[in-house]
Amino acid sequence: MNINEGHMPMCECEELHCDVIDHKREEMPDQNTLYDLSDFFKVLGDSTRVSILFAIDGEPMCVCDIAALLGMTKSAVSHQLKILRQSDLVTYRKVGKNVFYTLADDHVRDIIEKALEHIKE
Amino acid sequence: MNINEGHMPMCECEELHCDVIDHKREEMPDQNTLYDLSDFFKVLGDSTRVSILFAIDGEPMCVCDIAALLGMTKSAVSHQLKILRQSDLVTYRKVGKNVFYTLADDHVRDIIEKALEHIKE
DNA sequence: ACAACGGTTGAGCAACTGTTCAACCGTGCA
DNA sequence: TGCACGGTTGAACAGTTGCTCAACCGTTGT
Repeated sequence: MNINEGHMPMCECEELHCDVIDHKREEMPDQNTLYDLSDFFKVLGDSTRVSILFAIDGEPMCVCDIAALLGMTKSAVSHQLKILRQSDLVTYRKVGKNVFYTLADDHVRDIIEKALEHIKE
Repeated sequence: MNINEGHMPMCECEELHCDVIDHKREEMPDQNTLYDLSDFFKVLGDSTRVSILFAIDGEPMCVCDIAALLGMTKSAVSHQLKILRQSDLVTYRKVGKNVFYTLADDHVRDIIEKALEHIKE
């Protein structure tokens, strides 16, 4: 994926609406923003990770309990929690041998809520 | 991924907080909803598709112009447009030899806007 | 009718993703 | 101190994904 700078069409078409293309190009977010945005959605684009986010919403949960709730191994859950951590979607608190995870902020909850409304048409 | 019905922990842990798990299980959306939700985010989790959505926001664009704008082939763009069509995120209008695509509804714009706010911290 | 063009589609391939498995680390308890 | 447990990690493997390429369809203009 590469936003085409200048006026050179990579497309083999003959009659391009160059004015439209130029106008759109100015309004498009820069490429890094587009990558960050899609990376953010990519993290939410897995049912395991979405399930984890619902699970740890409100009351924090330890890895073991999340695994039991979702019917998965601790390892699989931990791998996904790592991705959620790296995306700053969750925070954790160590208590003895346990690690309790919870949502990092309300922003994510809002977005998921809006998406839920959408898929229910 | 399988939401574990009943009380049987798939996790090999000894001391589960069963009360917490049971409580969370009741509050979790059903599995189909979780799949639909993650499938929705999966569609947004690709920089090409997000770029297309920004491009066709407002003024509709034909496939050729989108391809030129993004510096991609018509084929690649068309493949992604198919996914966006199947997810009801875009609509199209045929005009002669051209097919003009635009956003299906404002819901998606809102979600992307909220996500943009989030990644900018 | 024919050729040219915009757009779609399916197969194929390389890159990526999520789970499993085994090994490992750190804390708490005997 | 040593062991058991909660949790993390890396390698490996299967499944998925996005692009390319070539073939195809429908519309337009000659």
